[in-house]
Amino acid sequence: MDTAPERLRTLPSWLITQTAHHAHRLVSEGLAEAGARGYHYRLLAALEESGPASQATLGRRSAIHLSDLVATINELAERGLVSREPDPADRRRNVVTITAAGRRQLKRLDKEITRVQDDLLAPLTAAERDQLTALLGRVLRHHTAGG
Amino acid sequence: MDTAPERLRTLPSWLITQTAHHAHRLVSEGLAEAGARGYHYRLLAALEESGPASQATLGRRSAIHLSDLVATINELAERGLVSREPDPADRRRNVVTITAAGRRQLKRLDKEITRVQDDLLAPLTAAERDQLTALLGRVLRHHTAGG
DNA sequence: CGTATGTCAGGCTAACTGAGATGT
DNA sequence: CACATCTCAGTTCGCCTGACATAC
Repeated sequence: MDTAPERLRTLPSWLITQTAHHAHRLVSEGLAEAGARGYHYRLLAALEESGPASQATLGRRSAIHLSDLVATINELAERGLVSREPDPADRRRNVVTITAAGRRQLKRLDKEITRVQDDLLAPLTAAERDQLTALLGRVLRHHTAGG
Repeated sequence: MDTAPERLRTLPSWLITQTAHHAHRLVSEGLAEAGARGYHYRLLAALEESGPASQATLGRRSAIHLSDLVATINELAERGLVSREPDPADRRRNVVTITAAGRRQLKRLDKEITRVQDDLLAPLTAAERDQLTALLGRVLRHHTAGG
């Protein structure tokens, strides 16, 4: 079907971006089952792992831009999954906290995400999945850390 | 800097999409040096490898949506890199052909793309790059072919 | 004063959807 | 008639920029 041009077939950048596209699609569909999307998962995960925080701190911890964070928190707050309250110690800040409902939602999302990994990597053995994870991890670290 | 939530650090879908983001950025920058973007490269490559074709056929061969193809061909035609002419045998169709200038441009883009792979995979040895390519290739084929 | 924080408006690439006009 | 082809308008997601008011 998709007979991509020959020179792309073994081109790493092509393989990575195309595979990412499938990964993104599967993840989005999985999260959508629970009425969520990527930013929701990332934000809830950051909140549960490191506790309540200001939006600026959350932006750093979840790798979500501050401007997008505003909308994301709005959406989660509407559903009662997080609460946003002014910080009495620094009136510039909001303190964002995950609620009990937020934790329950996060658990559902975790399950979906785990299931999706299996679909995504279906053709690989467990050892191969580890290999792929290790290789990508090194590439990613190279581009996010030192440079 | 980007202290992503712990559960993402080894999550394949996360590693793939984040790495893809860097790949995409590097490729875009590389192609931009020659005034091109991803769709231009893919379309020129498809044309050079498989010859003149209708837009519908090209869409299948370059994995570009028909609606995006229209704009892409407009851009390439403006620059004289492809020509678009009505097919006398089937008046619904346009026959799109790569020009000599298009071939020269494609060569430049090929060089840029090759250079970029090196930046992208900098931390990996040649053997590791092959490993990564093989693993991703299998995953991608699984999701584009059978399912 | 300079800096940090939160908000809003908007742009961008790649991928996609839907509708319609034209021709086979 | 059903179907293929091309075009156009508009949407989505994630990422990003710039501007601004407020508070430290």
